[in-house]
Amino acid sequence: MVHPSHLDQFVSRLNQLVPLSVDHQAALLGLPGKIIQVRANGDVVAPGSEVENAYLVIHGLIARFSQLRSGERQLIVLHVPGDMADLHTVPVPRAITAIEAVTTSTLMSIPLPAIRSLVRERPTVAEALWAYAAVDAAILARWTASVGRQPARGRMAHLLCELGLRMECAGLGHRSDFNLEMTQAQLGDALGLTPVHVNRTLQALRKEGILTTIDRRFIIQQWDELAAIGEFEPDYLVLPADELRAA
Amino acid sequence: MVHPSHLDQFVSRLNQLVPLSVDHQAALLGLPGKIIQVRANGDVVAPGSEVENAYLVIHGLIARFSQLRSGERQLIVLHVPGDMADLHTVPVPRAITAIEAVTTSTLMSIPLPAIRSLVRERPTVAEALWAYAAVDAAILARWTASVGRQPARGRMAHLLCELGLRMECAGLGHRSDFNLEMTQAQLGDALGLTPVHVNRTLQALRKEGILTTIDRRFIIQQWDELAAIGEFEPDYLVLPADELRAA
DNA sequence: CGTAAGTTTGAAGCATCTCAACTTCTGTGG
DNA sequence: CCACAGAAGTTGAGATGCTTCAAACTTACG
Repeated sequence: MVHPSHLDQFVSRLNQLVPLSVDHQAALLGLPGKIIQVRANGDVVAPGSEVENAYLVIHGLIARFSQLRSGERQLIVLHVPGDMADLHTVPVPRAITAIEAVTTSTLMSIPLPAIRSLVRERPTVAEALWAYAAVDAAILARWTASVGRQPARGRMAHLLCELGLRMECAGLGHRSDFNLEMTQAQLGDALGLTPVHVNRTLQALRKEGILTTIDRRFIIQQWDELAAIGEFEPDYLVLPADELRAA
Repeated sequence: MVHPSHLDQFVSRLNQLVPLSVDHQAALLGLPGKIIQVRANGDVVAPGSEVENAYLVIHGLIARFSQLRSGERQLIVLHVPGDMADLHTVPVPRAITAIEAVTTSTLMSIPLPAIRSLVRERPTVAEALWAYAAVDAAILARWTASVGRQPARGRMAHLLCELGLRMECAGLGHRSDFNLEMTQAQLGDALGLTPVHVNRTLQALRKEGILTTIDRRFIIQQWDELAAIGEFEPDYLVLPADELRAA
């Protein structure tokens, strides 16, 4: 029975979505799991493999993606520390998309049978996990709108606002000052752009004084401006009011 | 207590995903609901409104979409008859995206409290509904990859393959011969393209003899070819093997 | 018979891609 | 301590896929 503080973080996020009794919370914290390390660009769940686990991100950055024949990839969801990945396989045991580590990451791998028996005994916990998965779907929905209808600049702005805020909520820096350990090529995979155009888009934002980067640390100098460019409206993240307010 | 045959269809879909006892099925079929009509382009759920219902499509076509400042819209999911829309609001009571009728549609509106009390009493039903929502999310994930990384031709091909197959499974024609009651502008909203380019893309497919349209009836003359162009691999729809095989 | 909604066509513009080179940085073996 | 290789970032020039704008055509409908 592993018990990292990131599981606490996940449980308190669930509790935000659906209030959970102390007993339910304890049951979640008692979930068994193995700590695993995955190197940058390594598979967490290989494409087409059987799914046996959900994954709690403890450190690093992992992504679900789908790959096309041309070899191009599209990131579907990015998971930051404190996030649980592949929860949707609890009710549907099929690996629909692969999961890869974006950076070298530490994960807690939680066997699905343990989660299944938990949700069968505790309907409220099931509801909370379903709610969590629904927010993931809402993030994906917004991402789709971004990729489909916003130009490169807006897409980049939206992604940075969303990740900044999510990292802040995860206790990893501030929404306008955070480390995003992704190469420009990986950003391109997330945004549906070529690395070259990612580069030029970032340069334009830097030139306008909207943000600065030092290595992979993003410092957003004009958050409101960036949010306006990206048409970022964080409702879809279903965050508690106090976390949104904090400038 | 309304009891249209489309509710049967929905319940048997749930039963495919998670086997349900006769008693559970009866409870689902006993869900209360009101039949409503929505005209083409009318709101089912207005942007930002309170959510009170899930919606079973009985006739027509409805879509979740998100709208950007420019007025452009991106369709997120299309729902064909037999589909249940907005199930994700069962655990998360927030209207994250609006829902509109693409064509004049008949829906059964099911109050969320009825669904909630059902899932609280019957964990297996909850699991089935969660599984259903997870498949919706998988469809969205594939859609995102399409919009992000495929050119217009591939996007169009993928959409037509997916909708053809889904309509066939819903008993509405054949995967290579179905009515898709959408204007080219609406197709553009789904694909992230302008109406003009939708037109030219369809023309190209027609010229190559891959498909024909008569009004809004799509006749796919070369299904395999179209699937190859769209890189369509229907695993993500989680359909039973026999429905996939049927040519 | 006139209007509106949808489809089709043409021509010009631009956002993004492609390809290829060059730079910078980092880690590694000689 | 230097030389080198590999990975990431940057730059330039040309190609292209999609958009924009504007107009014609078609069909359905009051």
